Amino acid sequence: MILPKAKPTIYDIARLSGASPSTVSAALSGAWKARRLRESTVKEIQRIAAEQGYSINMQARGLRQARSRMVGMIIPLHDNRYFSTLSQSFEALARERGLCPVIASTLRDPAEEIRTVETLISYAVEYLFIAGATDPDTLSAMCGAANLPHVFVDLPGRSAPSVVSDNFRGAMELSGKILEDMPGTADQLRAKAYFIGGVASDYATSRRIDGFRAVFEKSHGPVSAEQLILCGYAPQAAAREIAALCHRIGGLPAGLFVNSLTVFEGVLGHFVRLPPEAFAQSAIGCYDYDPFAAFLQFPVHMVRQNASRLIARAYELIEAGTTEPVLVEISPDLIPPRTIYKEPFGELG
Amino acid sequence: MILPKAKPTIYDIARLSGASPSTVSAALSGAWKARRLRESTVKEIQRIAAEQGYSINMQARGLRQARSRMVGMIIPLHDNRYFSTLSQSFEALARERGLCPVIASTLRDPAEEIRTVETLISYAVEYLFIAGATDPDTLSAMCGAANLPHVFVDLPGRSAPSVVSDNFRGAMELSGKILEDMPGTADQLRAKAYFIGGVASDYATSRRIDGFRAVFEKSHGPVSAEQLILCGYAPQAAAREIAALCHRIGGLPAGLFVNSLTVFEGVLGHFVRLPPEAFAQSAIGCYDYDPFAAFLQFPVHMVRQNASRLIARAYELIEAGTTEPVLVEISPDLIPPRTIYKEPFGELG
DNA sequence: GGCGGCTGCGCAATCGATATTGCTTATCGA
DNA sequence: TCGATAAGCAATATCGATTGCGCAGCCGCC
Repeated sequence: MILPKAKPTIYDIARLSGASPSTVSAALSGAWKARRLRESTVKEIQRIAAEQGYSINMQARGLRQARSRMVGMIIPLHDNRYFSTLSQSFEALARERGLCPVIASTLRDPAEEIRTVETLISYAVEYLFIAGATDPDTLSAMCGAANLPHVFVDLPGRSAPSVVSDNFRGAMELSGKILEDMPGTADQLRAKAYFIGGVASDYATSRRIDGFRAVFEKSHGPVSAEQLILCGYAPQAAAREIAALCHRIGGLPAGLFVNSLTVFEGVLGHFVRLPPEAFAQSAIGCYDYDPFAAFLQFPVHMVRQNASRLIARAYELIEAGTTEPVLVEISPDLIPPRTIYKEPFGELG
Repeated sequence: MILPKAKPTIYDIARLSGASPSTVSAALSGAWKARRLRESTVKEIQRIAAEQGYSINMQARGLRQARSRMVGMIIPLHDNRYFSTLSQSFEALARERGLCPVIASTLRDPAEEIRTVETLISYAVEYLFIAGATDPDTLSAMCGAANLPHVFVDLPGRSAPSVVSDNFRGAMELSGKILEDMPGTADQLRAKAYFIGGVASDYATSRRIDGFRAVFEKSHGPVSAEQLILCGYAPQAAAREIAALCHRIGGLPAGLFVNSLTVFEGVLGHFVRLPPEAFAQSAIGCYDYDPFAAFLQFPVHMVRQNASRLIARAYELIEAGTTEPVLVEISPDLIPPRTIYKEPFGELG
């Protein structure tokens, strides 16, 4: 590495091989059959290119062809089991298609989301997958103006196709399991099931509440507002709220529907202070899955969303050229307590 | 969206504003002061550009400037707490610098690693962060040939700067905690501490074994090969191995050093079949952190690697232009049992 | 009133690839 | 032997931005 000489271009290879740049381009891009180049010419050019360590400049190619061969996805955050599973599937399917995946997290910040979509448009990504955006329609409008095909994942948008988890069904199934396991108790207050976490305006939360309602109204009568503890997703808030609830009703509720893993973390923050026998009087379920959460001091029913199916359907919609706001729902899977290492993404390292 | 008219370019804006393309370029790129454009001209151009929904074509800019404003990182997989935390930090620091982060996972497949590095070189990323590569030196050579500054993270390379976790120190501290908690037992076989998971040729594993040795050789005499169960990272293998061990020595060992979360998952796969009282006779520690793993049926000491410090130091090295293979070690943090929601990345959603 | 300097902007080349068109030579059938 | 085809390649324009250079107008000053 004495000479930091610039990377060779097709012009360099052309000079070295005695061919013209257009011939070199065709030889190296695979278009040489269509251009009727002699195979020996092609082989020679490829030999020289390899020798010189040539690699194509995607910026130049992209500029000329008006396509970047990149696909973008935005997610709220990387550091989350569910979203990182989405990323993993998104990436695998992008690679299958010879596209370069670009995954950006926006920390649920609307301004960051807008900036990120602008950036991805500037880089001319060919499709955009939008997972869990705070403001789908603004983003959709931006994509529309830029003529960028896009699809919503996990949280639906109003003006483009969406593929979401079947939150209603998942919540019904989870609630059903909680109901089955709920101990009978003479205590009126503790006999009910509670839903904790999320925000009412959130699409997923409201669908899940519907599922929760559908099950418990049938068995226990009307679900009161008091049973829905919509304290957001932060562990800290959840810890406070569950502590307050336990104090109010004098112990753990007979049923508890936890709306996300981060909320569950908070709930555990309170549980850690309770004696093990406290849990015997409570049936607990969590929407979302974590192998460790599946093996706590007490049994927990969990729901695992089908990330690879979500992403696969999203690709299908995009590639079919769908632009109308259809809504595809994918059923999640119920995971029995104490189930571990059934990772959705095959072998882990 | 009746006319899918192409996105406007500076030429369109030039026509509409009556200015020349170069003036438009300067006005929109921020270079207008240096080019002594009148502020009123600039404002007018910006107004028209905004009105037309102009957004810059980064492929064209990148081609001309020979820089893409993208930074690349390769990681083994997204769907992993540690690596996704690295991603999150990597991305945040990229954004701070006005760069577009591109994170690719390679599933620990050497061929995929090479293909991915080639791709990133083709897209002209400005720096490359390489985390946990199977073959650092090959990748380093490719970057060298392409004149691409790069840095290794988590797993050191021989021919470029590296920032890694201080595995030796972390393992010593974790081993120290295990030692403190180890119950005395008359049973010779079960009195020892065991190390499970990883592969001997893996850098991190071998450093951690050194740390494990340093502690236990002082207290319990020579560590035998039988105490080091290097069964890779797959949960399945770990489950088999821990079961075999427990069978061989007639119960849980007095101390257990688990080398990664995935291995821990496997270990739990066996533990799930044991009665709760079995754990009283064993002190357990796990290298790596998961909030749920921190709250199991038994106390677990955990180690959390300092992802944001790792990434921050890596950026520093790259930006200082370091190319020599220096090795920077970052101390990880010991997390006491039953510690939850202290996420390294601030507020979670 | 000529000259230097500043202001404000346009011209044209350029980055590295691709796509279109066209120009030579064989090849071939009649 | 001649025109028609086709094979094999080169020339050149182009994608959308940046950038070095240059040019006109104006001001002030000796």
